[in-house]
Amino acid sequence: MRDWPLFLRHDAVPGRYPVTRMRLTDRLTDGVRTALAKAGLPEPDACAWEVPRQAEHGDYATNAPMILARVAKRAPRQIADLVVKHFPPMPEVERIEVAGPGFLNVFLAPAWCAGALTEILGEGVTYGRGESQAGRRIRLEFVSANPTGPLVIVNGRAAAVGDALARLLRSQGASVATEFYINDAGNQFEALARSFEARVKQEFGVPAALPENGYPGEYLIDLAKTYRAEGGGLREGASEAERLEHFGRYAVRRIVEGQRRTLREYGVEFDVWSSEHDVREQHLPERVLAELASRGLSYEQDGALWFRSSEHEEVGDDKDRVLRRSSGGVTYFGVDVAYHHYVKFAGTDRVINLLGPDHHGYVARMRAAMQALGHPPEAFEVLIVQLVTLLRDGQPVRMSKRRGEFVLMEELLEEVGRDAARFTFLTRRHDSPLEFDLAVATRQSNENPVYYVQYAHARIRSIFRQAAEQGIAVARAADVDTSPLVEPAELALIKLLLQFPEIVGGATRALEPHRVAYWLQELAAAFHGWYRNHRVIQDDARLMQARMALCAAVDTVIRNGLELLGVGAPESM
RNA sequence: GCGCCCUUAGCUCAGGUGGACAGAGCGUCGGACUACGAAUCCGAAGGCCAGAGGUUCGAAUCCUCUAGGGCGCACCA
Repeated sequence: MRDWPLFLRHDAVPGRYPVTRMRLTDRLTDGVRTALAKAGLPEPDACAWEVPRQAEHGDYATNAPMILARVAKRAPRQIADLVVKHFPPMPEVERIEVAGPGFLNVFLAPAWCAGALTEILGEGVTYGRGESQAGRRIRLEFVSANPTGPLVIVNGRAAAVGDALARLLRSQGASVATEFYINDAGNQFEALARSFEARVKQEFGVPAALPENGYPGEYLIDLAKTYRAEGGGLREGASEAERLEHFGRYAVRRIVEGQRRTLREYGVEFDVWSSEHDVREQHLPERVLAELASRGLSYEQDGALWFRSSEHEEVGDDKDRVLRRSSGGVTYFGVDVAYHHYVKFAGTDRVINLLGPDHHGYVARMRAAMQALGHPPEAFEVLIVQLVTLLRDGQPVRMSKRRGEFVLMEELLEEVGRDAARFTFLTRRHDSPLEFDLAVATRQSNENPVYYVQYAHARIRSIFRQAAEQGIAVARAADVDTSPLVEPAELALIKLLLQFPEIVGGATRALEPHRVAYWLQELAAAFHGWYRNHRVIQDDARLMQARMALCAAVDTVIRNGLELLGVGAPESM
């Protein structure tokens, strides 16, 4: 088990990207600030911009005057009028209007929008990156499935969400270490060891029954065959403890190897594979128990050691929790506290754990422990990834490893495909339960939203292939005259492209990758609609080059967006 | 019993820290290719945002209660 590093140097993980471009909304906020200052009004600490649903309300709108009304003791519309009056001229803005109860509606200048294409193309793969997380070191744990069987469909959801979060955070400058924690100790480990030993005996023709709480899945039968084929024996002379250790370690190693392989096929690689067994071996639990005791955060009762969890009512735990059992063993909780305190928080600004809904009762005591040990409350975050209800032709498929009936991630990959599976998981909020009908997803795979987005990319690549076949030279981005782009549909498309950094930034801030997935569908729709009515390759060379630049920019954003989700962008489909 | 999450179109789901007439995909119905990919596009139907109160200039969004659903409440992990 020594092949998994417990510690990882954060500087080994790439993640910082230089970004010089200033966000459009930051520029607009500056304008509002300047105007307010000139009018002698107080400035807001922030200014929320939204993209109005209706075109008449402009390209961006803010309710800042209404927010300021109370502090400034002026009517919202009066404030808004003053902002409009003093708003400094800037190339981005064509005009700014007051509307409704005191909204400020900003209309972007078409010529500036068209010109921004050059900038987007110049940024290329870095377009969408930001600096909001620059310099932050983040430890992100997800999946962490028990090493008692192959990965199932919920693990696929957690993997998709966790991997996308890592990509998002890195895109905003964070240094992220992704981690898979292996629960290779305790009762479940013992149950696995006993189950596997029974299967090995059966393989050798020795009658043996599975233990009460054993794992009946067929994978252990297969594993027993492999074990024997590799020359493994029954170990009859060894003590029970030695046998359990031997069979348990073997099973865990092979099962984790399988999980790792599946995740790799899914496109998810972890920076750290850590092991509960290792944490125990390094005596970290004893250390943290001593530290808690010396700070008066624990007490002995009924032969066990308890953490004063209930003294942290603000985090919502209602009772104290056992750290060390009266039988002497440290609980999973005790080990986890030690691991978080000494390892996860070492040189880390922020620890994020993705857990299943069955662990949500666990969150409060961990939060209390982290707080007690002096970690800032906001530095420890837990996201609950809700369950996947799996259907096959409308019939629920029960998922229980113990009963041996479940749908494997490998099957999901084979039936639905990597891109479609990941995208589907990412079109739901992670904290909302998801219904996934395998039969439907497979049968209607051509109508899956992921293909809609990928198709836009493939179409654009096709246009450029066509152009190449016709011997048309594509101008360099910096040399393209974008002024011929005046059609409403193409300006709308460009304005959408300008939103991309905001969307990525917002998705990162909220830890909600699904926002990117939804937005990409919107962008693809705008492109398909425009494409239908506007010819790219044509005799008017100036217009053609401008439109090719537009296509290239759309393509750049789609590829960057899919990349953030870990979804591929095929040249042709 | 206590606590947490959820309830939006026929179905599956979006709706930044409350904002200006509620959105998408699928499904249904009706249209569109002798030019760059029809895995596409255009249009229609479909909603008392579970229900009732409250806060607010303004509520799907915040608060309270009710009904329905999920999960958690171990010296398991």
